[in-house]
Amino acid sequence: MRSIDPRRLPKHFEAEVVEDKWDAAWQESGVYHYDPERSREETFVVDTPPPTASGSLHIGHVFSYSQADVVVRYKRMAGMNIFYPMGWDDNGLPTERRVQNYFHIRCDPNTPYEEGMTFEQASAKTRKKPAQLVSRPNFIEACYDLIREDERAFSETWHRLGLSVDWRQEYQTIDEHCRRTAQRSFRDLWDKGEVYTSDAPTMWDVDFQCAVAQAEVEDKDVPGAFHKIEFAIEGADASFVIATTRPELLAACVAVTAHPEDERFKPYFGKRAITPIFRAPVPIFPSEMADPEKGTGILMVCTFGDQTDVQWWREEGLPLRQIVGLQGRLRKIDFGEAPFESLDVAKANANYAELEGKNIKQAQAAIVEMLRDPAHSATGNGAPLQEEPEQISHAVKFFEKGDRPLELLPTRQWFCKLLDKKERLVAKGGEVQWHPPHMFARYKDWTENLSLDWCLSRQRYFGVPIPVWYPLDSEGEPDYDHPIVADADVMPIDPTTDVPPGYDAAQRGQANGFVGDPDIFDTWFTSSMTPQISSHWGADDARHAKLFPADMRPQGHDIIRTWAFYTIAKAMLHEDEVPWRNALISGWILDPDRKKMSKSKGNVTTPLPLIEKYGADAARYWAASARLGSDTAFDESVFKIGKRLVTKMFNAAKFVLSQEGDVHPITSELDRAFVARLKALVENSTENFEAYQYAHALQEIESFFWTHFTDTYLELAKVRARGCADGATGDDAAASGSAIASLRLGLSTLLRLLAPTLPYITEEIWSWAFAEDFGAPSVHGTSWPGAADFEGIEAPHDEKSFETAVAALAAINKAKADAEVSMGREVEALTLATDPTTLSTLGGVVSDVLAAARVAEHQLVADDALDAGTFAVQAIAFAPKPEKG
RNA sequence: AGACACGUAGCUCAGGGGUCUAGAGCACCGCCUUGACAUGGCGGGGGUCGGCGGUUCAAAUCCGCCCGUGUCUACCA
Repeated sequence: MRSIDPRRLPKHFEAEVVEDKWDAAWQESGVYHYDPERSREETFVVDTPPPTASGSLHIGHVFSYSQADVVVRYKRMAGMNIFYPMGWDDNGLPTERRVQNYFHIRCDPNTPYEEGMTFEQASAKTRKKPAQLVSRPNFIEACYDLIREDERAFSETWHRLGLSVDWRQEYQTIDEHCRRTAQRSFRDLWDKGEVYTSDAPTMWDVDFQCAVAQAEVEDKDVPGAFHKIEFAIEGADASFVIATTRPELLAACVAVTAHPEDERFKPYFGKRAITPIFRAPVPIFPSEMADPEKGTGILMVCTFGDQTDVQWWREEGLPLRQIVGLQGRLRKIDFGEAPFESLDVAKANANYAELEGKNIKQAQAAIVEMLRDPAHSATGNGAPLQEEPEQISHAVKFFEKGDRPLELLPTRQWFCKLLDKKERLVAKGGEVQWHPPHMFARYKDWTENLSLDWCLSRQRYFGVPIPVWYPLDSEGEPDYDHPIVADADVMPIDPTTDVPPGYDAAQRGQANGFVGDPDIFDTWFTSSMTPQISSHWGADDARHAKLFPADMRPQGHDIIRTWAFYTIAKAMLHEDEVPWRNALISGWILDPDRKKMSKSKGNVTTPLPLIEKYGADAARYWAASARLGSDTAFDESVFKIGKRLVTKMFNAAKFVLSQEGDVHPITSELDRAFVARLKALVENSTENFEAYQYAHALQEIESFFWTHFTDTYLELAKVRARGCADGATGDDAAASGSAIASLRLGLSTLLRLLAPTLPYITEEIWSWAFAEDFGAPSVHGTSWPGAADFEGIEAPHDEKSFETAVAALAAINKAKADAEVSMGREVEALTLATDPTTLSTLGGVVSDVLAAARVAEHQLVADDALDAGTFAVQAIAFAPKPEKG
């Protein structure tokens, strides 16, 4: 048994020094390394969220990553072979935006590549000038440069926090391996017939010039107005008034519809309506989807105002009148040519000329003015605009990172089929164990309400290229119906530089040659493959079999509809599997006013200052105090409590491990009673950890540490433990040895129970003596406490011994507090009363109580009037206060 | 508009049919420098567990309705 000399330890626990020391030691010893030789059954695979490296690091990251690490560390101690990788999600729009701002550059695919081009952070001065245009490859190089720095910052924080990651498994979603995995995924989906290209109305962000998927769309309530506009009816002396929030789309009107049972409009079905201003004849048809209660009950169908317009356009075979361009401005059109019709072409063109080139907002203002002009009426009844527009607030779809509403524009995009398998997707999600279980409802709601296939292509630069070329016909036009999809064994490829089989480079862009698809994948297309990226799917079958599906996916609830959903979809599409067996959904950190932290609100808390102030263990303590799934208001005082716990452990350990004595079995009644409690705690904690209830486990362990260990057992056993050092012999030496052994068992057990949450302080203390005693150099590599630790220790004679000793000591302490003397004050004479049953229990532990309370003479009295288990100090006489010095 | 979660001390949170006469920490009050620890210890005050009803011998806990907060999904003429 190794004991320590407390004088050789620092007075206080120095977190920063210890954190550096142990982080380096852990990397050196490889205690976090995955062992590919061990079986699947013994292996626990974590599908770690790859943080968006270009995003700002905030306290929410520390929160959720620490929670995952606590579970991982438990599993490791429980004997599992941990596979715990770390990745960086660096491809995609967030990185592009950050690079654009940081260097003040813009990507221009038409600019030629410049070898060896370097960039510096833009100054305020250069920012005033227009952004520098750089070639696509130069832009991509700039992206790589910046993400390296961002990833280093994250990595340093992860090390500081003590995440037990196997850094040999690090990846970037833009690296060659991930590009290959994503492209292979595409190839597999192509072979299975699950992806297709189509030129169809798609949600389009006019600022980012990019297609957007349903998952990236956010509804925002914005002010708008109902405009009531009068239409004429061809060949009839009648008219009707439609209501629209988008009068600027009048030139794109292709039909008018109302409910089939609506008596007001029944006579008009089958006739044609004439639009004001442009005098375009459009069909009037009935539709169940029209709501007679809404607006005026009759509405114009445009290409395209919303998703319902798309549906009517498809079902009714309406013409496409595209007036909004990709930049969000009204295009040049000609009413003389199909599909634009007008009964008065000259007038229509003259009117449209006033709108052409305007953006949506400007066009709306302009057309409203035109609608006020009686000359533009389709009927001759006066101004087409009926009454003043009615101001309303309505939900409008925005790209989550966008500033202007999305437009539905026909563009060619790649899609993955999802709508035909919603039920299967829900069922697959149901096979995952969600923690907490109600998070499955989020997934289910989202999946059941899917209304669009997954749009995979993005008109961006920094991402995984879509591995596709198109043959060019004799006119030099791409044949989109016969794409050339790259073979899996040549991936990753870039179709803008690589050449498809059967062609040579000179044929690029030539008639009868080929052209590469310029687009990249939606970032989620790659990050939905994180389990397969780590398992080396398609590249190493044996490894894949051992690492897929993963056991645990930790993530936030905000990305259930994206990351969780797409990952489940991919695993199902590729191998009809779940991607992981357990999903641990962490909550959000809200600011103290319970508002979501966000950069724009300026209420983001950065983690490093907190870690420096309280220590990494305290930061982890804070994270581990919160249950899965529940949003938590940020409260710095929890860090303080964590730090206090760490300090207390340091001091308690110093005391326990500095007690010297021979090795003795645990025999004294109080010690046995304490061990019985400890054993129950271990069983309880194990159950909690197995159920991923780390917060509950921590709470019980911490509470035990204070109320059963340091505040009570340690105080009660202290004097007896020191017996050996004070020269005790015989039975006294044995009793002393029993106390020392029991204190050490208590400490070593509590250290192991707290090691997942507080890796630094526990490792530091473990290294003082237990590393040698247990033959385990790291507490994180030792085994989780269990029955073996308590073997051969007998149960206490009386199961109430422990609480009785504690209650007796507390009663004496209270008497001291009431008398306003110190707890250390000696008691010359004490009369202590309790009920007869408790009195007999007290017999087994009374010597420890009297020693702890420093009682010289005592008398014990049975009193039936007292409630069971309570003590009353009937008389107490204190020794004189010792002279100072 | 539907779904889910939450509502417990001034604050942050546990507890989720008898073990609760409702807990912890922070904050507050009083006292104590004792040989692990003043980055401490001992003691204390503080809550009709959102409201109303029901089930039960027994409800903070289960059920129903309502109110409030948050999130998700939907609505988008």
